[in-house]
Amino acid sequence: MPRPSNGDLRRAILDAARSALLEKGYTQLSLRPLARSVGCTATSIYLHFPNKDGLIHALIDEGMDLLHERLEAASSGVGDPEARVRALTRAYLDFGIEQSEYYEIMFMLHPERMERYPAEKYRKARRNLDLFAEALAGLTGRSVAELQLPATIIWSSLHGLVALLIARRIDIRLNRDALLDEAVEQAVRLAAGWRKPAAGPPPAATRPAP
Amino acid sequence: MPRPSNGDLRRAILDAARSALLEKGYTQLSLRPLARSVGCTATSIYLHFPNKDGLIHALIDEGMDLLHERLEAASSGVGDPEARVRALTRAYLDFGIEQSEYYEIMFMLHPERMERYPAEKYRKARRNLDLFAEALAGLTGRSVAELQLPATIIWSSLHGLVALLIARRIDIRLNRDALLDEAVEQAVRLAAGWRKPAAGPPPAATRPAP
Amino acid sequence: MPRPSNGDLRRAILDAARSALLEKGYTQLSLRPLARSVGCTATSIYLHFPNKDGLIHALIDEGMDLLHERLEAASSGVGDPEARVRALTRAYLDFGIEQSEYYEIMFMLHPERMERYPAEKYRKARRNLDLFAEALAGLTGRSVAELQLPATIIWSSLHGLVALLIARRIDIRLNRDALLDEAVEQAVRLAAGWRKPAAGPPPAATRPAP
Amino acid sequence: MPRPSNGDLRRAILDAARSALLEKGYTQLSLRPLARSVGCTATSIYLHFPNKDGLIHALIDEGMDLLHERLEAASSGVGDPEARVRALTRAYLDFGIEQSEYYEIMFMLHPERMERYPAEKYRKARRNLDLFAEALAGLTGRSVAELQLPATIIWSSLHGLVALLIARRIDIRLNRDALLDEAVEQAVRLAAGWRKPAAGPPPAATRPAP
DNA sequence: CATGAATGAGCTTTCATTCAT
DNA sequence: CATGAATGAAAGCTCATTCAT
Repeated sequence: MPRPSNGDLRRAILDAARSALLEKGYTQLSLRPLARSVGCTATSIYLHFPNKDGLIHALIDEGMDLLHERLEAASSGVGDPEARVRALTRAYLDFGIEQSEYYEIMFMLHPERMERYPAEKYRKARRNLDLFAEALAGLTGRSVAELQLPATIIWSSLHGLVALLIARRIDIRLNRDALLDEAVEQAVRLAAGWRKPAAGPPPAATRPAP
Repeated sequence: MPRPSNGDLRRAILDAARSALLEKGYTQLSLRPLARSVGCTATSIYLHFPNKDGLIHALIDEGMDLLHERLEAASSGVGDPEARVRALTRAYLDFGIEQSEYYEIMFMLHPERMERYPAEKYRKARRNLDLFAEALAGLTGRSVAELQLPATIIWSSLHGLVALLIARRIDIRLNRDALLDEAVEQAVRLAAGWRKPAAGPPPAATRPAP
Repeated sequence: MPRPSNGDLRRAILDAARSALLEKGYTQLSLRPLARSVGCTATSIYLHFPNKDGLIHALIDEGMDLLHERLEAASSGVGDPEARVRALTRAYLDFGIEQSEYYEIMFMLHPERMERYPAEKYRKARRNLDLFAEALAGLTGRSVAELQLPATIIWSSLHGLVALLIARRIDIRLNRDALLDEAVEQAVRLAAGWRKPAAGPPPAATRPAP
Repeated sequence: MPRPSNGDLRRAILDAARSALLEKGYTQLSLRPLARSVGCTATSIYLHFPNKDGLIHALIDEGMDLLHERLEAASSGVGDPEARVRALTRAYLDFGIEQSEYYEIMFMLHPERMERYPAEKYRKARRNLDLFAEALAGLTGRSVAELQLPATIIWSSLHGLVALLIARRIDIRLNRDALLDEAVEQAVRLAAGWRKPAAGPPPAATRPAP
């Protein structure tokens, strides 16, 4: 995969780094092989990024933006509240599987292992959580503020599936599509469980069944 | 932290490695600082483990056994099926949080990045999944065989929460205890959703509600 | 011995390695002391050679070329067949003694102990053997093809002397010049022994005297 | 090859070291693998030898004795002077090929690379050279004293062949037996060349042919 | 915008050797 | 006679990074 001669070297480096990251992981990604794979010298990388971490940060940024786009695109036109939640969860899982290179550096890296990481960047992740909270609000009739915890619960259940798939910890004999379908439906059921009670038993979220 | 002069060096190495792994990760864990922290030389590590990977494998083994003990201890005496599932999920989350050093090595390391990993060792992880499937069987009246997928769904939702907590990706303003309580209850609700229908609507596992 | 600041570092490394090899041998030659002796860091060596073996290979190459030059220079202008053989043998011995650093790397290192050795390089050694075979052809009236074995015999007898001298196994009370003179003359006599018989006894090469 | 339980550990170590030396060479021979191959611990080696070099020295001693036995056995009963020289050379080559493990440490190791080597031990090698000189004396009618140089010439030509064979520098397409036969006959011819002239042309050793 | 040369710190691993038992 | 535990030194090699050009 030779570097596009007239093209954007920064872009090429980012792309190569992204796929190398998936194979090697953050700490095993090294700049010289990376540079070789993209057809430039290691030194050139420093012309486009302050250092190795800066390169990763740029990728995380990109990934966060990409995920946001995907989630918005998937849910924007959907009117029905439940369908909206379903669309969001499905889009999240799809992103995690298709863009696992991004996903891993975005959500599976320890912040304390990346020195000099600007914590500010993680706030971009909040935007994505908010999309879930807003969809939940539409479905449950509750405020976004009081749905932070439920949204986190749903997000983490989706994250768990993606993370185990990426780490290859899921029994390969399970049908992956069935697994994803089921995960989506259960997430939707979970979401519906937080509906504001018109009349009837309070949802588990507020009070466990006696 | 001077080496316990009379003690078991192997034990001390394992303990030091476990906590070092949590803050450094696998590839950044290096043997010389590790040895220094435990009060021996790097060479001594090779008297007790064949190499760096062997050290990690020993930790994974220990962790798997420890988790199994915890899960069994938590659920063994519990008769009520729902309470049993609740106890299991709670024990799993507790393990992940209290023993996050073990947890990360066990479930958050990429197998392909650890060369020479004996695939056989991953089978120990299966035992733990089986505990969930068995508890589900008690609750739902289904066979363990047909509950592999639901058990995986529940496991992955628990894993997601633990993983995000360990990676410090959860908003710290959320009440952690409430989060865990909620996660447990939702897992139990999920589990109950797979109950074999006596008469009535088919469970979500086989066909989503229309 | 500070590094020649303006000069060719690669050249300096090769030179230092060549003499270090003579006193240390291949396996005891280590890169850090080598680098220190040449005034650079060990890492710098890897800028000029792929690895330790690559460095040695470069030396072997050089040595083979140098020997070839010497042999050709010594024999090129010599018309008389016997004088030609004499010049070749003398030049070979001289090379072995004067360039014993090269000689040892070229002929006294076990190939199986140098991993990753490109077998192709050994073909350069053949060129030198061919020079002997050709000179023998001129002297004996035989074809180069049927002189491979005699050429090898002569070569190995010269090699034996050089090797023992380098390894300091020859009694130091022997007059070295007399030894060399004698070796040359005996080699020439050997060579003459393979002369094609015009009429008379068959040469020893084809059938030992009864 | 497990260690003979009741047997001589020292003997087992020597045997294992001898064959390991051929594969690995002196500097790459390491004591722990050696100990493992013989079924004892590395520490045990130090009970029988002062250190690694001491082990090698013992082997060299053994080898020198063995070669001496072989040469004496081969030549002792032979009356005819020429046949005696032939038997000696043949025995030398055979030893070098069959006992190449011994041969290499005896003659192909640099003394200065083996620290603490007692130079005194090399004198054993002289005994073997003397056997050649004595046989030459029988053949040529000269004194042993004036045959030191010719004996060295013959020895070195034999050594050259053995050394190149051990180092695998000889073209494998050459017939090895023919090569050895030829080497023996040429050595005999060389030897005969030093015959004291009854009447006739002076031998090459004292004056080259005009 | 890009490079080649260079560096110092660091890595995992192996070595010969010692010592208390 | 033999061991297991331990060590300090050193090995080859790779790393992210810098600097003059």
